[in-house]
Amino acid sequence: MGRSSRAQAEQSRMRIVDAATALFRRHGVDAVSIADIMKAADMTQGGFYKHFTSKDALAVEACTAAFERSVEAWKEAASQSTDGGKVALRELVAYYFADKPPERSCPMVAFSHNAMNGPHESAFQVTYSQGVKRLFAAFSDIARAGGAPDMTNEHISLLFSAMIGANLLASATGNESWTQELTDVVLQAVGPAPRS
Amino acid sequence: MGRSSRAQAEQSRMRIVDAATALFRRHGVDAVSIADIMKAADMTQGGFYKHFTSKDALAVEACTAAFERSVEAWKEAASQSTDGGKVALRELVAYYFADKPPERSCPMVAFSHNAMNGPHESAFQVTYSQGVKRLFAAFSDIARAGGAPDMTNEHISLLFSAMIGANLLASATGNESWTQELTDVVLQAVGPAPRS
DNA sequence: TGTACATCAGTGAACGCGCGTTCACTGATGTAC
DNA sequence: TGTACATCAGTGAACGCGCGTTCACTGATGTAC
Repeated sequence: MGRSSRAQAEQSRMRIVDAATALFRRHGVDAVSIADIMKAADMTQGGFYKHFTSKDALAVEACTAAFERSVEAWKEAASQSTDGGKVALRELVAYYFADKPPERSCPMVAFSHNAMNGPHESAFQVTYSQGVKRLFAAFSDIARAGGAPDMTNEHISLLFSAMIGANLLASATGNESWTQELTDVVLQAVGPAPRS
Repeated sequence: MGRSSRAQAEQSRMRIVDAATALFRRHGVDAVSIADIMKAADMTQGGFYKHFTSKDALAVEACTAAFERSVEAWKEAASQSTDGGKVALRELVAYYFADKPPERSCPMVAFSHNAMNGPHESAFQVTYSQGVKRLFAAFSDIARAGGAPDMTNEHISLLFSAMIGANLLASATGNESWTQELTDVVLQAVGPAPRS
């Protein structure tokens, strides 16, 4: 096999980013090798460096992609409710806690380890921070849409933190049954269950 | 140097666990090598396997130790307040968010990565889960001491999740200034600032 | 209590493996004329 | 449009490094008599 066309190369690059994003969210960045990623993208590992200067550079792009998709998924989930505000927020929180394939797991949790440990203010950490900011903004927007008066900044921040904390603990303990209480409480805090 | 006495060996073992606990909390389990740990414990790396069957076995013990110390530190922090209940809880949350040396960082956050990724229901994950349970129990006990009537189970769970979520995000973003809002809100939710 | 021997904590070097990265090579694609 | 050449996406093997683990060895400690 010889040189690929520009269009094919661009597609290859996208396949690599997609595969990496899914694998990183599933297993964590460190547990996934370049060979794993390239295999998932239907290529051999040597070709990797034709597209990225290092694994770290790919991690930055994959992190960006994961957060982008999460923002979109959140907006999509919230739009399930025709009413705005608190009802839409409940829809979002329910989606957040719903069983999803592991390659869709929360990027704030999945990438936290690498953001926390790597060097301070590294490109990766900056990217991660931007992602968190964007998700928080989406959360706030959804909560305030429709003008729910009891949705103060403080209440929104508290719910956001609680949602992520509950998810972290549930995931890390392997979804032990008692952690369901933590996630249920966040759901209840955001409003009563909608009648079917 | 030849064989050490039983007492010396026991001390060596403790030094290894202590060093590992501190280093793991600071940098994460994966970023710390056996050689690093043994150097910190004033020994050479070969001696490690006279005390532990594997790095993983040590990780389990270090995880246990980290949670034990956290539970004690929480009780200690809460006892700063002579009043019980909500005031003591505020003291605890303030301690939790206070700047602490990285080797004292929250074990729920520091070990979450290894609990989440390793094999399901591994010894490590089970240990981690027990630790989280114990810290949650300590949190609940402190919150309910003195019989604060507005401290429902739901409220306690929500505050607990929020505390950990806010800490995770603040730590992972490198304590970016805007994350202070998240931690501040949790503090405020647990009661007004005590007058000096 | 003293002596002879077995034990085993700790040493320092080596092994083996996986992973990130590099490299020589291939041949279709892109470009210059 | 056709031709000659340069480019470079992708291959597959190899390199180099760090890390978990093993191993032969040492000599003080523990034990049996």
